[in-house]
Amino acid sequence: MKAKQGLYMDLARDILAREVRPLPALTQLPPDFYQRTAIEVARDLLGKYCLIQRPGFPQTVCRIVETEAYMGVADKAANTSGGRRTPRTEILYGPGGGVFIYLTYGMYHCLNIVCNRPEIPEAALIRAVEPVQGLDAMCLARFGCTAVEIVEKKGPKTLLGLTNGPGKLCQALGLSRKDSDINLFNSFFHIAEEKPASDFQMVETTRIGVESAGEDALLPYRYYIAGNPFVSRL
DNA sequence: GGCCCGATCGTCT
DNA sequence: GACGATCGGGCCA
Repeated sequence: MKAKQGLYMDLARDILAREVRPLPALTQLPPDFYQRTAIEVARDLLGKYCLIQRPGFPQTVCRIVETEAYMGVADKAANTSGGRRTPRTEILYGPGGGVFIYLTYGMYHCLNIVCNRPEIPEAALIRAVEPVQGLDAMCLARFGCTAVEIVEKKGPKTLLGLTNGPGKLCQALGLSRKDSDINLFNSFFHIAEEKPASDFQMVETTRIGVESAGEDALLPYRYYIAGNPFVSRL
């Protein structure tokens, strides 16, 4: 028990220390990165960086550590299953690089990147990220206090809960369905890669929370960085 | 206009 | 591990 608390404290210290480390050199991903199947995009988004630059606010940066693929019309777990098409899901039918954010369970939001070509409504769900820069801004949005304060009040493990789930990361990044319909090339939200890319092992497994999709719940469309502490579930 | 349900999370046991 | 919160959207009448 005590050893575990120590591990969490070490992790918390590492997360806090990121603030003072320089950012790696980042290059924005081009549109054609997203003009591929959601499976390819979801896998390749692991290790990439989300950058949020709202006018008048400091930049927030985090690294993607867990994703899922939603394969459009044929996928019973997808919002567009069976070709469903409504004003809400219209952006999914647009070109790759769009941003689709929807309200789930009446309380939380899920961030999706539109994939593939127009009329093929595939998407990559971003399920977990790790904070890289702007930690206090994220903590303020999610917990209402600074990182140091939340560690003091609730313990170091709470800091892992900052962005280790789809609803949590939207809250930390201040994203909601009001931001749906933007795209990655003309808005405050970008995704970039680090060169040279960092090395990691990928785990491929079944998606979360899609039991009602029957057989499609068994598809191996969830991907995460092995051993990363911000992955939502093992 | 009404009804049902969810790509989740936090709290409690 | 179990459960309740909470509400917009999709679908049917």
